[in-house]
Amino acid sequence: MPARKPTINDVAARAGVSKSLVSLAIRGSDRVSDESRTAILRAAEELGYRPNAAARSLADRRSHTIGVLLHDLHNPIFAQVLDGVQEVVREHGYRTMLVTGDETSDREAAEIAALLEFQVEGIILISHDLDPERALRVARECPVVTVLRGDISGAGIASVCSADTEGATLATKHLLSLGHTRIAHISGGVSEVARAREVGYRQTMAESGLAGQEIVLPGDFTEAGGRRAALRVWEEHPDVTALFVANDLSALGALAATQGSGRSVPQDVSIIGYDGMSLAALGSLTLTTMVQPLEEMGRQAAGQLFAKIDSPRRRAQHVRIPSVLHPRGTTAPPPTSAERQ
Amino acid sequence: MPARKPTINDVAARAGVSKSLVSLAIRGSDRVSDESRTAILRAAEELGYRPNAAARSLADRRSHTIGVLLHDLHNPIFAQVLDGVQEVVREHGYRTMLVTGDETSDREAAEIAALLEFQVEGIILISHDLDPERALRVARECPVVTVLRGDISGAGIASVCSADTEGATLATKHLLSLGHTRIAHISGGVSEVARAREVGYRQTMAESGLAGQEIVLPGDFTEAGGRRAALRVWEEHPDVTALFVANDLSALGALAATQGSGRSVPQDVSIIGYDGMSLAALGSLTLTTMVQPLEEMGRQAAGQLFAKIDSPRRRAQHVRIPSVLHPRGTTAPPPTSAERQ
DNA sequence: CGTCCATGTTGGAGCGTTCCAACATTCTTC
DNA sequence: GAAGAATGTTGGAACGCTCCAACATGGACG
Repeated sequence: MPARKPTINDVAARAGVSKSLVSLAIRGSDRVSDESRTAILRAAEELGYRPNAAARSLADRRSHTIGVLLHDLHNPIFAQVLDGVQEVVREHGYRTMLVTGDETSDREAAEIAALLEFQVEGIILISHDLDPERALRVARECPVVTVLRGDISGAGIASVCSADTEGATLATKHLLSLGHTRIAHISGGVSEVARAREVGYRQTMAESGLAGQEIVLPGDFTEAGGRRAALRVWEEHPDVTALFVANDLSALGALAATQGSGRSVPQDVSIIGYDGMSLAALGSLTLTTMVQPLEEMGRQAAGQLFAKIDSPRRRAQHVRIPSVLHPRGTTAPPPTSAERQ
Repeated sequence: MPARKPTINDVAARAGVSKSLVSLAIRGSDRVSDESRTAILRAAEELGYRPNAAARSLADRRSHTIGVLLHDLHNPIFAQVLDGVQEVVREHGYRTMLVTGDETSDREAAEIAALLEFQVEGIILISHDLDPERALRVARECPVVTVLRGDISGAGIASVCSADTEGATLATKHLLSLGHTRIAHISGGVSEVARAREVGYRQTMAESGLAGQEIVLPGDFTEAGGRRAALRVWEEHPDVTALFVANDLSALGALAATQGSGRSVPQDVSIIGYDGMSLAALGSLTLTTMVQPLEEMGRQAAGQLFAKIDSPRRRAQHVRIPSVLHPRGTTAPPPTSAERQ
């Protein structure tokens, strides 16, 4: 007794009808008589029949699947975006195929290639590390929308991201308005998002009469990177009173390192992050940060994608969503010189 | 000019060979002459050919894919397990198909059904919420391994999980050894894992002469749940000096609520969690917790799965891995009665 | 009472691959 | 120099499904 999986033909034979009718019944067509339908569904149930998705998408030439690349599963903000994406994708009767590109750009390219081989009908990149050329090649094969990375402009790639420069400006101004002047920035590296946030910081410092006093330490958007960069700040610039960190995950690292160096937050040092990572709102010190509406961004991205799928000639849109300052427990006025003693 | 995707036949025509030879060349067979290979690969490149995974897995009757269900993307510990899983899956030349079952058991069942329709060759459940009956039905269709949930025993479902009762015992003993006696437990609900951790707590209390003094508040493994439960503790049992929380995510919630109630940690209240979530090691107060080797557990689970795939008659193994106490910043001796005043 | 229509139902072609048996061609070996 | 082995190459049959044109059947209608 071979344990071969039952096919549509087995169901047809058992129900005493043709495979075509089984196909219709399984998919819930209304042009099947009640009698046949019952017989077919019972036969399918008894045999433990399960449609073969590969055969189906081959015959159908549609996979009903959207590919989603998550840049890094360890940063929980991507999960928040994904929630929004999934919601819309399901509404449209599609399913998602998830893939992670942890770390390397080559790995991401390979995972995207896999998605394309699966004939996904669209791809959402929840952040990514692809060079524009590769991304554009992908976009020629199927609709692509990026979230949280909007740098590949001009081409057929839509994007939904935050107004990073403006957000960084607000963050810096928040620190300035509290009275800080010795403000350092821990950057996120050289990606477009990181650059935009850095620019917001630099511009605001310059416009506030602090030109030449910018301090930028390279980071990489990870907690460990934030920790390292903060340690360097306290070594090289011990008189800094405020840190604007490029993202929340790094800010948590910087927070730990700062407290580890004997400074207390926010009495001695203020720290502000960027992202709106829900876990950072938690804990003893809730991180002051620039909050992005992550789920909503996911929903919009998926919406864009389906719009593109429905009318392929449509122009790619680039949506920028403002981030909102959420002052929480890690920012306060700087210590007075008396206190600093 | 229809934008139909090029197939193996198009490549064959362009390279002037048969489709069979293209098939061989694409898959890197060594029985293709260098001359043919070069011509074929060039033709493929020029046409932008991409093998169709659906057709491939249909013809091959193998998908080379392992399905992975992530119970909840928001708890970062699952990402840590996934890292281990991916590592081994890739070593075996397979790919993973990720799926999340956020919240409901029905959704999980639906996602698993989708995996089976894709003909995945095995399934790894990184935690799950299935009732045993459903899980067993799945296991009859393809090899299944569960991680962080080992309750479906007896059947063909292998598991890799932590020794929860023993770990909970160690956690409770840690608090006892610091001098605490008024110790409350915030549970994780009624799942097997939650039960096992609760049992460890109850047994240890009883064995330490504190029978009848157990305090258990229901939680649900989420941060919000931990927060709510902690609030109830401080309302109903203000003289408690230590909390053993069923998992780290909830412990972070409980920590926030505790500090919000005006108590300081660990001076007034000690808190210990369970899991080894890397983010909880971060921040101002690093959470004392029972650490599980999450990546290693992922690797072992994938290893078990491939063992089962290679020899289907093999008995399902149930691996229990001990958790290790990591005393960090949230536990300390209880305040003396003088201090409490 | 023949015609038309609506309602169910069917077999065959096709989706893009892989596998297999069979076939050329060239290289060894005695 | 014939037999056999090694090396490349090929067309056709699957894989399990969906689509389509065509076909029964049984009323409704003039």
